[in-house]
Amino acid sequence: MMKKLVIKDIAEQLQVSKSTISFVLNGKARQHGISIKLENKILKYVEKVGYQPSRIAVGLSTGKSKTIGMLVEDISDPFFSSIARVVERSALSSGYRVIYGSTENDTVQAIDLLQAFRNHNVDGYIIAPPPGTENYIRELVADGFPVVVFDRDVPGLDCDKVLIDNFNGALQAVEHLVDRQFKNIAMVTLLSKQNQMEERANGYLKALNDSGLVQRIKQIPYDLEKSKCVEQIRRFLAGQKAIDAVFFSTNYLALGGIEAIRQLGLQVARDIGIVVFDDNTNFELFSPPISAVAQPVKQIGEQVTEIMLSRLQSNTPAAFQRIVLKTNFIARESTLSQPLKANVF
Amino acid sequence: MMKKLVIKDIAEQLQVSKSTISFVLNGKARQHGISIKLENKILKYVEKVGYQPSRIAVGLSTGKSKTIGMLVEDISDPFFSSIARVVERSALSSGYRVIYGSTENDTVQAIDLLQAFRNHNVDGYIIAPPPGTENYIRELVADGFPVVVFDRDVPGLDCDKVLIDNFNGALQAVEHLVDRQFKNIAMVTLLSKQNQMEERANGYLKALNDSGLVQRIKQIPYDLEKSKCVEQIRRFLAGQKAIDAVFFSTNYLALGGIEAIRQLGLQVARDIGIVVFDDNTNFELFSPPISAVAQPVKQIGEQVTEIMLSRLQSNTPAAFQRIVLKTNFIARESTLSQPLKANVF
DNA sequence: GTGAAAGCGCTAACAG
DNA sequence: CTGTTAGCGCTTTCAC
Repeated sequence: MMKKLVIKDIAEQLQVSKSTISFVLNGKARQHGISIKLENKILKYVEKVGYQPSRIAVGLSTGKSKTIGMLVEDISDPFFSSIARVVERSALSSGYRVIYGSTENDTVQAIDLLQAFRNHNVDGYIIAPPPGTENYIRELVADGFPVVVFDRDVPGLDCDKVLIDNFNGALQAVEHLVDRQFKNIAMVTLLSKQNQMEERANGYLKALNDSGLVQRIKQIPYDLEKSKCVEQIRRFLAGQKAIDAVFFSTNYLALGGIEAIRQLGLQVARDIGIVVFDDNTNFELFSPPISAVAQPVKQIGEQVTEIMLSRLQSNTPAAFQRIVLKTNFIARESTLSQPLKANVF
Repeated sequence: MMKKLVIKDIAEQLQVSKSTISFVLNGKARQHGISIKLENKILKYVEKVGYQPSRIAVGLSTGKSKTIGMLVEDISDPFFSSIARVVERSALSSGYRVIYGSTENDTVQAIDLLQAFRNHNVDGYIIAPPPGTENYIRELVADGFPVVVFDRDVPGLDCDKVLIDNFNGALQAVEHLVDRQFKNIAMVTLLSKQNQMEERANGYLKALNDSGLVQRIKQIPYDLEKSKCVEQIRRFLAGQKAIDAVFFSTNYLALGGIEAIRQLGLQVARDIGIVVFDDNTNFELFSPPISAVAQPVKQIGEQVTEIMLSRLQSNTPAAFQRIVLKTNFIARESTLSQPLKANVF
């Protein structure tokens, strides 16, 4: 077990004091009038022996951990993991690490994680906020931490936000169904008060209102296991034979819905049109390819990190930003209204 | 800005010393003969004011950070993010956090991350090792850190390992193609010396050898952008008209391959059979559904964490484990050998 | 039974 | 220009 080098070792080897090393390493040689010669000597030696300061000691001493805490709903969800990836990469290039936590949309878990982050002295928080976390987040903001909320808005919470235009994304998707001559358009969504789901529902309602069609919304509880979810959708569709198209508010629900449609012996597109909010699952390779509302994952990640890093690096408290990114609707074959020709790729 | 409570505050409020608090909080009240009464009083007060020790200070003082560093190839890859999720969950229940890093299979990035982990004083390492990291990992092991390698073996590296049976997984998949009467079976894989890819290739070669068929392997460079990758596969297929089936060694390659097949105006199953190693992408919903070798993601995650936690919690250095998990072959319609009927779900 | 004090590895006043 | 020193918040030895 090779003993890890510490600053004291370096100081002894080089016959200088710890602080001199520290100054040099933190680029403060100049303001402390350390000779270029000594500086180079130190730099060279440190490089040679591969010394790296213990982040944990630096953290204790400075109060800064150079890490960002990121709270997502589920890191195994492609939507979140893609964003996480973008954040990780850009943060790293500014010397920040990211620690993640999956909330499963649960208040208690989320708050536990946020407390854990806090005990780890994270410098900033990137949060897809589960319900019930408003107050804790507000505290974080009040205590002066940079907080960037994304994916879902929390009305009344004052901090930086990177959101997408759920209302118009949904509106556009449902209008597309209307354009394609579907007459009985249902929506399958989560049983949730979360802002982004409500906005998607509002978009749906608006589109149907505008065209005078009947509205039917089926809400599925959040933590239902997959098979139950499929069953609920199947029952819903079976009970409402008139439905000729469905707007799914999430990717996950759509996967369950497609399964349900299969179980009913129906075929997507030929028997029922479908369109999905969120395009992260190879929908273009499905049979038929599924029309979807694509969220700008990369942009979300970049914006989030950009705001976070700028807060972290400047201490001038700029006004909070609220960025709303546009979605991108992609029409594919799942929303053709007439019987579809054999479509095997 | 509400000042965070520290142990000193508690001590002052309660008129006892810091160490007493510390003992109680760490369940060492008994061995230090602290009265139950005092203990309860402290516990109650701590609970009431919501005091939580600074992990970073605890870390500095104990040398333990209660965090595990996890190195994956790409956290946005469903295979890795699913495993990460499992690890996160089980680690958390034992009080460990996980910090991730994506290596992009790059030696330098991987080592940088590992060093960063080390500076963060992580207590253990879970690693999907990129090429060229053997020595660094070996150092970690030599320095007494628990290290669990997964997904790919590094022959000659002595540490805990959780692997899957790539050879037999591939063998089975290709034998399936042979059974289905395909005669010109190609393999598309990564240009890589990594053990798991070689094993998959060996499985392919064995299956073809056993049945006396001609072997053709196309290797694609790792970091090619998607469109180039598609192009290379397209050219390969176009140049070898006789090919009637393809075994893709990764999920990602298969997605490119399906695109390439489309571009050539061919149809999967009808014109060309395909089977894929790794089943993480809703292949059952594709058109036609794609036959695949499923990796036991959940088991991998659980095994990895179990080994890690047992190392972390016991100091008796048990012998290294090498666990090899079986894959699960799923035959779907992409490997029917005769022309397929119209298949729209 | 309890508390003072040293120390984990680093930073940053401050003194010289 | 450089070094001494006092913390950061906690753990743990050892003396009372």
